[in-house]
Amino acid sequence: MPKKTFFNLPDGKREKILDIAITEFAENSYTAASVSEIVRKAKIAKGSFYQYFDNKKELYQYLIEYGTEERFNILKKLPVPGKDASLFDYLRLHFLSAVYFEVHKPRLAKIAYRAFIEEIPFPEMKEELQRRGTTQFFKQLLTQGLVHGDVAVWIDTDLAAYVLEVIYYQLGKYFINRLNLTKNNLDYQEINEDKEILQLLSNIMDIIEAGLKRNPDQSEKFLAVE
Amino acid sequence: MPKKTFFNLPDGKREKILDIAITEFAENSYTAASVSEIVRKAKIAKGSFYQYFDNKKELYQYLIEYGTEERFNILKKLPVPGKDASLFDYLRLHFLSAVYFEVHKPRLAKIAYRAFIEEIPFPEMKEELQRRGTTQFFKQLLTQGLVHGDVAVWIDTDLAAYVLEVIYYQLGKYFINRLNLTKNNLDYQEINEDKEILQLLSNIMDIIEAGLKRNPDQSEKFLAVE
Amino acid sequence: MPKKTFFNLPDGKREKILDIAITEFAENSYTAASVSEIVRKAKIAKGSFYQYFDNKKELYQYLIEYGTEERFNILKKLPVPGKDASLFDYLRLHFLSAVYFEVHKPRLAKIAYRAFIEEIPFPEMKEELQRRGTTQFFKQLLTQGLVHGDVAVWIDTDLAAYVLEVIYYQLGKYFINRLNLTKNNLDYQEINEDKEILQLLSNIMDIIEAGLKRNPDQSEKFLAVE
Amino acid sequence: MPKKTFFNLPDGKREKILDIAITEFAENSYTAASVSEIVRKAKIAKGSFYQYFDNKKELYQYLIEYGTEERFNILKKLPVPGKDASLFDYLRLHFLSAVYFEVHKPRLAKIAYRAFIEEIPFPEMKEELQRRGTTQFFKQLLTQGLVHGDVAVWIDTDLAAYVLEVIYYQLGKYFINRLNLTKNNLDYQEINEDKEILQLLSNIMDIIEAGLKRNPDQSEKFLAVE
DNA sequence: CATGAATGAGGGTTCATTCAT
DNA sequence: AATGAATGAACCCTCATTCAT
Repeated sequence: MPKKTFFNLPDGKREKILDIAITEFAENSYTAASVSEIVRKAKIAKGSFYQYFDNKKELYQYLIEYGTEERFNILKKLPVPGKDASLFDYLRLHFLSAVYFEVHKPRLAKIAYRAFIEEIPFPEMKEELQRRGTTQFFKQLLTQGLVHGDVAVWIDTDLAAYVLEVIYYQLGKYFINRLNLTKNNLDYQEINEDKEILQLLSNIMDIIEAGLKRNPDQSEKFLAVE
Repeated sequence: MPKKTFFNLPDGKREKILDIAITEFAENSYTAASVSEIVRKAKIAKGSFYQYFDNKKELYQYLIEYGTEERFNILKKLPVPGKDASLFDYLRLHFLSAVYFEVHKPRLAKIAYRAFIEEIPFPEMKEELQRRGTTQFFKQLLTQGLVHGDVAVWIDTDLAAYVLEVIYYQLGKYFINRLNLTKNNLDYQEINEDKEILQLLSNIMDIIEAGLKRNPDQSEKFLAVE
Repeated sequence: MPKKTFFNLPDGKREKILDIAITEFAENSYTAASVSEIVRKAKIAKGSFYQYFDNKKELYQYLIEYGTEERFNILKKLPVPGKDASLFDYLRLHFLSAVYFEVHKPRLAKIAYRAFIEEIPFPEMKEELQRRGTTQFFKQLLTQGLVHGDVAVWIDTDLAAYVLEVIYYQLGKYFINRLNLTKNNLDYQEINEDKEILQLLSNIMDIIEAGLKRNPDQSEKFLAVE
Repeated sequence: MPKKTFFNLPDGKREKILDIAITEFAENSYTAASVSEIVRKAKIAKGSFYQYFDNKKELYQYLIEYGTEERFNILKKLPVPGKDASLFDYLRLHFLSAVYFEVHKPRLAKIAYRAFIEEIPFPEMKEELQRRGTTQFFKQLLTQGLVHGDVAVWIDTDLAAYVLEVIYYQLGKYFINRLNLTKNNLDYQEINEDKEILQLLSNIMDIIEAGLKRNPDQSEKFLAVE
């Protein structure tokens, strides 16, 4: 965590530093990201940087944390599924939030993604990320889906959760490229009007649903194999 | 391509350098990977390195190429699907080969993956990789599947191909962790005896097949939406 | 221009670095001049050098600029020609200042001369130097001389200006060798007492004046040729 | 001097190496010129180079010598002044040969010029060059001119010789730039037809002649000063 | 609390020369 | 006589971090 000094900074200055740091770590791997470059762009003294953060690593960890919060903030802004929503409705929600996160906070998404695919030289952090991160979430979702009968019994929930997580992390990039999304043309208010996104999302959701859902024919087939 | 000098080297020495370089680029991003570190570990003079390679980038490009070949070599060793094999049989083959590649050449897999997720500072290379790489392959596979009636017409093949590619690149790591795979316990000869792998692979393949397959109920549902 | 850092340095230190840098660039071509050597002699850290200058080129450009200023400072110290001075009086003044510059700032003179004879790997700088430098000056001087009737009409002013500039740059070295000049025996106060210099200077000036001056016999000869 | 091995080389090969070496030393200062680059371009083995030359310095010294010979060869091809030619006719000849040398052997001229303005890290060589070089020649020419009454007695022949040498070395470059000379448009056969060159040369020669010549008015003026 | 100069190890790369084959 | 791999010092430059002011 940054030192008190950082949070005591005037809002504008603090946000400027943060913004520049985010850009730096989004555009470069941890090793290649440069503290010197950050202070240069932020026009603060080298010494000041080390008044705010113990070292490069601490800044990085803070960015990860900050990104996680922002990701959650975006999730909260999206419409929650109704009472009798299925696992797939929740999945859809999270995938949609992943797209929104990627569009509205592309640099934070990039940093988080880098961390996810283990681009960091800190093994301890890696573990921490997996414990607290999305990995657990998808597993729980599938387990509940299995209990409620939404998911076929023969599904290996651990494997399936992994695959969902992988998709979750990469979907945003694809949507942006495919649909040319920008902050300007994707507002939280207009979610239900953006047919293109919803249709593309439906397409992948239908595949996933069809893949995971309890299905008489398939379970039979599975039993036959066994 | 490395210079003649490199290929004229005694096998042992050349392989040692290659091995050390692969480790370096597997464990570090392109920027963080260090030529100095490589020559230090290989116990060769700095100057010698530059007798073998024009520069760091050339070594890197060679590693990518080398990895691509090795990946293909592994694919060739696996049993080819029969005559009337479906798209899913081919998918299964490629996923299986991805697992084998990850087990037998984990560092090359890592390097290739880094390149795939745009961790390289060479935009030209990025494009080249996508033209020749797996992206095209998956798209073609799905298109053919669609023509042959294996894939539901409502599937967005571009999106689906992307998802399959993402899974393809990440599946190996999961299998290794889950099943504790090592070179020693995964030989090309014993493929059909390794029930654990085949079962886990079947599980994910069944999900994918169920998700993509032409299916009367689903297509009806789809039409209803439309 | 050097960074603020450099000018904030204690006078002694800054001058020491400058002095060492001047020596290095005077004794070596731009390529051969070594930043490493400079920091070694100045006993500063490599990193410190780059706190003062963006790079080797910037230091070099600064030295050129610094030399130009010093050259001008010396010119200002010399007695200006009287009201009805001719072009030759101005030429004499500049030649004299060239000698003084060479004696008092021989290393800066060397650097400037190197730049003049295109020993620099920066084509842009070359042009800049020619625009602002002495080339223009000599051309203007001759043109004015021609207008005022001091210079024979048949003279090719462009060619003559070039020759004068060439002499201007090389005269100092000759005077030093010939008369054993040093800083100690050549002071700005004693100009009119230093007969040796004035006599030698008169000698070359007389040659030039006789060569360029409007002269009835010669112009006739010239017309005859035509 | 190069070793025997160099002269035993087949003509074509030897000339190729020589040509490439000349280019390298013409385009770079001694320090910046690269043996590696030469062998690379000449497509000979590094080791071979050191079979021909002891080291970089030896090659360089050979190029200087070779250039001096070529300079002389060109001089020999030009029409010699008649029996009762004056000092100025010889001067004109040498200036003309300087232009021809610069046009026909621009790279050798560049190398020689670099040596003249002491761009070399070998003080011994510097002296050698001045003893054998043009410096002595111009002094002798002027002394003879003085004896024959072509040169005014009050001229400082040492100084004047220096100035003439300086002009001699720089004139070629100017002519090339001014008249856009190339090997193709300047042949030894057509000397008397190239009006442009002859006219420009006459212009500078007239200046010099007027400057140096015995002249009643000027010598009076000189005596007055004295 | 802010500053920014100082540091020296490390980065990638090129060099002239040697020497075993 | 020809080769070309090996060498290690030198090049310019950037780095994260410290610390006196």
